[in-house]
Amino acid sequence: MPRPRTAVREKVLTQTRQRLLEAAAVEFTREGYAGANINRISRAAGFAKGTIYNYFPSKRALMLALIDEIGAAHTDFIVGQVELEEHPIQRLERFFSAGFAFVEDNPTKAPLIINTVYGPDEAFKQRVFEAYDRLFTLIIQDIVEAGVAQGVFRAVDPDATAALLMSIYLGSCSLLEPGGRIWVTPDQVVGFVLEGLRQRDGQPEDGG
Amino acid sequence: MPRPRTAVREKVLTQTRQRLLEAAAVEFTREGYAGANINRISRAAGFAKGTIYNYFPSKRALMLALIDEIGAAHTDFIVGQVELEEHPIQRLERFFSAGFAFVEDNPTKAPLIINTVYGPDEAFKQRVFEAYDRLFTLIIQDIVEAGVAQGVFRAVDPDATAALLMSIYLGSCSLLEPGGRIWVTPDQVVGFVLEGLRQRDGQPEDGG
Amino acid sequence: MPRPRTAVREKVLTQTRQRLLEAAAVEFTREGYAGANINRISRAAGFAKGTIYNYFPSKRALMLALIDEIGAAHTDFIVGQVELEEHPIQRLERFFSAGFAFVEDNPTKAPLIINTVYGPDEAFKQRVFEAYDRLFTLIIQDIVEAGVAQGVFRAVDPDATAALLMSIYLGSCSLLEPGGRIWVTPDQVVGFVLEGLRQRDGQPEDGG
Amino acid sequence: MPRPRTAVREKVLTQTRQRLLEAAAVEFTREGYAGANINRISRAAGFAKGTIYNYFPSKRALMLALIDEIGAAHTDFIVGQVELEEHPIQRLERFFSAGFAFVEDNPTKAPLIINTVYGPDEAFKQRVFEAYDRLFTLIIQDIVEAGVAQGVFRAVDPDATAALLMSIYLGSCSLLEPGGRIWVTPDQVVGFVLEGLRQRDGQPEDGG
DNA sequence: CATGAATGAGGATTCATTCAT
DNA sequence: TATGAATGAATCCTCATTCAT
Repeated sequence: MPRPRTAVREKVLTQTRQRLLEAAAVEFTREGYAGANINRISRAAGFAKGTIYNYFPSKRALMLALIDEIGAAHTDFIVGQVELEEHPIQRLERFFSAGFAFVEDNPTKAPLIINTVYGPDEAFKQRVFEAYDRLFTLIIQDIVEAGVAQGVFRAVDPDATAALLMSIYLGSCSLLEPGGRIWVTPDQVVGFVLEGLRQRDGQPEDGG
Repeated sequence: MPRPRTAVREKVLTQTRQRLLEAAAVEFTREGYAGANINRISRAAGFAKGTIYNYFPSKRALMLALIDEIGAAHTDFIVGQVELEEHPIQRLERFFSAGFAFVEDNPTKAPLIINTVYGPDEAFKQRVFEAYDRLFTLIIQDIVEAGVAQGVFRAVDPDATAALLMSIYLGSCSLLEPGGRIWVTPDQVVGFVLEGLRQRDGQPEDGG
Repeated sequence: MPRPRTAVREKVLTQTRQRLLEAAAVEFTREGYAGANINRISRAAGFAKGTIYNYFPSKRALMLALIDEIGAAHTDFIVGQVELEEHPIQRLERFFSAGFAFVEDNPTKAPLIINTVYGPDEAFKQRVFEAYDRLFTLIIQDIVEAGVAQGVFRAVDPDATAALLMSIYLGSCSLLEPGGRIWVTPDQVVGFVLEGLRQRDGQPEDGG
Repeated sequence: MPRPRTAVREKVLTQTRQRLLEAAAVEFTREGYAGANINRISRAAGFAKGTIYNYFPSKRALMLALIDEIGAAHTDFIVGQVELEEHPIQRLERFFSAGFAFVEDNPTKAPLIINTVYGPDEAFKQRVFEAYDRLFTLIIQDIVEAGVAQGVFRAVDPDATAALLMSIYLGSCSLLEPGGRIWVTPDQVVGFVLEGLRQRDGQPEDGG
């Protein structure tokens, strides 16, 4: 009969799980889901290959757990930063600056999400949308709708605009440093986006 | 000694190759490169599994050929459409409308490029950039720089802007119909982008 | 109904067959039977890959035909040279000198026979023995038995001695130039063998 | 973190490896390297097909390991036997008798070496020479050179003679039982060879 | 819980052979 | 007769997963 787990035991378990997830993020990012190697992940985390199956029932489950984990951290961070501001424009700036900061600080996690969103597996894609649901809600309600309501943004369609902002965000992230071209800086993106959203004079147009 | 190929024979060869490429686009798009199955491609094209190796020396070579083929068709089409216009704003509209039209008409080809650009394989990514080089040049020189020179666009950075336009284009394409959400229409994207680029009054700002 | 073949037609056929056999010898020698590539053979001979099947019904049949062809040429040459001599010792010298000459003049044919004799395929081995039957008979009857009868050789066992002579011959051939070691010259081999065979004084021993 | 391997575990590993090598020897001997089937080897050893790749990274590596293993065993055995004797002539007799005994006791291992030496793959051949280096040294120094120095052998060239002895040994081995002919016995070979080497009277000739 | 040997389905690739032209 | 596109069996190898220790 299993002894009650001590706090220490619990902590070791959590640490092991975390190390496995970190290693998985690196591997999945570098090789893609199909190309990733479960044994390599386990060994990179410092364990034998069987260990990973004590924590995740399959490669697929590991991937889903990783999406959840990254989505939660990513969303937590951006939401926390955005909520420090009140004004929609500053919230928008925070969205991008925090978003870029997260990407720079988590060089293996964010790309994995991007690969997944633009990748072939619909179930994974769906899971990403679920994991980023709070972030979508934030953008739609607390940035775009708020901005429109306060008259600082044009009367854009909130859902479509949120989608566009996310895709600009993801696109910008993935274009940070490809094969030698000159790419975008966060500031340029924010400037560009604000130009597209800002209400001017008195003529409200529509458009995404 | 090889007899000269007849025109008929030549045509059959080209057709077979084309059917294989079409089937490959479908498979690579649905499964991703690593998940794609070469034998399935050949059979889907109506041939035995060995046939594909009479046309492409390896799975990798097939993928590269496919990137080249799609890139050329995609670029040809958009460049041809854009060059029908003179004015930078109309060219920009053409870029997006032609771009979206191509995606809608080639539902397996464009997604493959997007997966590849955002995917893990650097060599494939590089090949995409090469295959789309003419398109980048067109955007930079014949749309953005021309627009800035004529004073219809703000004094944006041409390279960064081109990159941003491409990533908005790709992002929009891949968001056309994901898992049930309401997404962007081409018109919204064009409207949004034009808002971001258009020169107003007399205050030229910079920003991408 | 087939027209009677003209002499010209016949000659072209023979030439084609011969070129295919030459190319096959090169390929089989360089790659071994299992590793050899039928298409490569046909192309090396200057034909398309299908052509070879107009002359040989299978890869295996090609190999057997090649063994026959090489065996006949090899045997013809050595037998012809040996029969120029009368004395058993000089016949023995001729056997080795002609044998080595044939190997040097046919750098792809002789090694193929050696590979086959020491290789795994019993049917091929059997075919070699059949193709070299006349040569065995020559050694046994016209060299060893003759020498013993004339009292110039010890009373060795003819069959065993012939086998030993053949294996020394084949072994020597294959050791002509391996990976840098110093190897045997024909003269050394002949000298050695004669020492082993020659009758001395008056004490006849037996032994192969 | 890996636990220290227990002795039992270690032993199982070694046994499995050994069984795989045995099965590989049988298969490679019967089919030749190119014709051998890795899956068949693994199954013949009593394992699933994947198991062999836990021990050898490729078919080629398996072959090389097998050459090393056979070469070491073969050399150990013959060297051990030869060193029991002092006199060059008795050492020579031991070389052949031990050599033939090894071949008879290892009916799949020795033929594999012979196939390899006479086969098309230069890298394998090279590996054989490395694996038999100690045996060559033994023959050259402790048999031939010793015999010449003590005046019991003619003043032959040591390297060439060693090569010839090896090729006689290998040739004899492979001729033990072909397709029904009467072949050599070890005694006959030794007798023959000694006739070729022995110093007589006082007239030293040279020759291999 | 950690380990790693064993498993076997799956997939890329090769190539002897066929056959319509 | 020569051709070479098409075929598909065969094979090497990978790797997610299981399970006894």
